Amino acid sequence: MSSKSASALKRASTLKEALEQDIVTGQLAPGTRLEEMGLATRFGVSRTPVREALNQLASIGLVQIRPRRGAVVAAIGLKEMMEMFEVMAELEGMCGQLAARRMIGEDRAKLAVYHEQARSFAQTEDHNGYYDANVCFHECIYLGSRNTYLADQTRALRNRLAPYRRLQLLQRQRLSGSFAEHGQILKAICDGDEARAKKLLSEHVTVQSGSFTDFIATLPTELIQSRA
Amino acid sequence: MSSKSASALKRASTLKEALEQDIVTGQLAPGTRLEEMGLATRFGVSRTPVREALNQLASIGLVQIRPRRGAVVAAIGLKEMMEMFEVMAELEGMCGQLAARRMIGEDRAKLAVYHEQARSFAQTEDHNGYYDANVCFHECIYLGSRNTYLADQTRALRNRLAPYRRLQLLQRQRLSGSFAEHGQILKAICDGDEARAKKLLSEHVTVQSGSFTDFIATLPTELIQSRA
DNA sequence: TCAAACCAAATTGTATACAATTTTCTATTT
DNA sequence: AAATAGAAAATTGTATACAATTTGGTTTGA
Repeated sequence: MSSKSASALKRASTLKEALEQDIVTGQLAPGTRLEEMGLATRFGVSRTPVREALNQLASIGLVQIRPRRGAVVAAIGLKEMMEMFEVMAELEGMCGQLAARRMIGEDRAKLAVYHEQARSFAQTEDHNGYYDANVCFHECIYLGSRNTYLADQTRALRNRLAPYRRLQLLQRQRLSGSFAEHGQILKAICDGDEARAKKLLSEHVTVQSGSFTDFIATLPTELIQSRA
Repeated sequence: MSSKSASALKRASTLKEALEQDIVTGQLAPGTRLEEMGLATRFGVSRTPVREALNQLASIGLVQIRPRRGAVVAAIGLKEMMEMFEVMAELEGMCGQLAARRMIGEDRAKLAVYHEQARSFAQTEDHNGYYDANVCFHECIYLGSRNTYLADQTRALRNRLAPYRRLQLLQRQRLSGSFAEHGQILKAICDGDEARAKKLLSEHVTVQSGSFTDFIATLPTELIQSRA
């Protein structure tokens, strides 16, 4: 599945996807230096497509490029992370609201199927399995919003937060809790209850909603070590 | 102010900003072909930084790059435009909600100042002047949200829609209507009425003193084509 | 011993050269 | 005359070469 020592990767877009995968899955930890020549030889290409891939990853936000000082896997500071979660909550909520409004029977059935698949992973405490099923469940809601742009944006932000969310899921043993929330979300969407679907999905994503987020967000930038 | 025939632009980032400006202001209409060699000679650089700039613009969404088939100024299809406005409404609303919650007195005072500046432009029907003042007003709200990431995302989407919004503002009576709405928004924010600020800003973006369908109707047909 | 300055190595940014693919024009055939 | 096939031109994607800046180490001085 991975592309650690893959050799014959010709295209720059392929290279980008390979790197993106390594970053999202955490194989390339935040802060890791990405040296152009090293990546070039490792993938068997020249620096040109490497630079292109790095630029594209930088535009997504997965890589940080400081002029004349090289590229590193983007490390998200505390303040920025809270900000991103705050936006993520709103976008996920919006997806849920629109999905509750616009999903057809077929979509709802599919969502229910994904939910059932997740159940077994939750029961067996299979974190990796649940992670994938979780992705499918949310992806289904994205598509259900019938707004491709919104789906793309939400998915991009989710991917960017993925390395940290993965930690969160492992750390907190949130599987059963997450699954229960999914059940409520599924019901709200099937009931067509827009407001409830929005609220539930918002809270589902938010780390700790309310006062703590507000507190972090109002802190001056200098007080929180962001990115070096 | 423009950089139509600028000569000594050395850096790729500068080049990107120049092109972005030309696209956002409409000097480069959607659909325009962006030939690498042409831009290179026009800006007095080689193809390498041009490609880099085009990639960056593509990542923002202002340019569309089809493999082996060149780059064009992104033309947004009708469906996608509606989707983007739907998201824009949510993001602007969120900015307003957070601004109402988190702005300090100084911020509110500044917002009021920008509003007053816009008044004169609205009265004299100075469309370009009002456009700039409008940008300042909204930018002030973005910053007032105390969420840099949200501000960046909202600003990016606004810029991407800018070529189309500019046409929208040219319509008669749009100015005074927009200004009146700004007044209500200002009051809601100063009152700390989060829900109202959110709702007003959402609607301000969506309908903006008129119906969305009116806006669509005023667009030149070339701009609405769905992408090939 | 520590610090500052300078030189060397490494790395990034840009230019040019080459390869591969697309586009366009021409010529031939029906 | 229209259409299709083929070749030439143009354009994009990649590799390499060069320039400029940063980084790291070494040396010299107090």
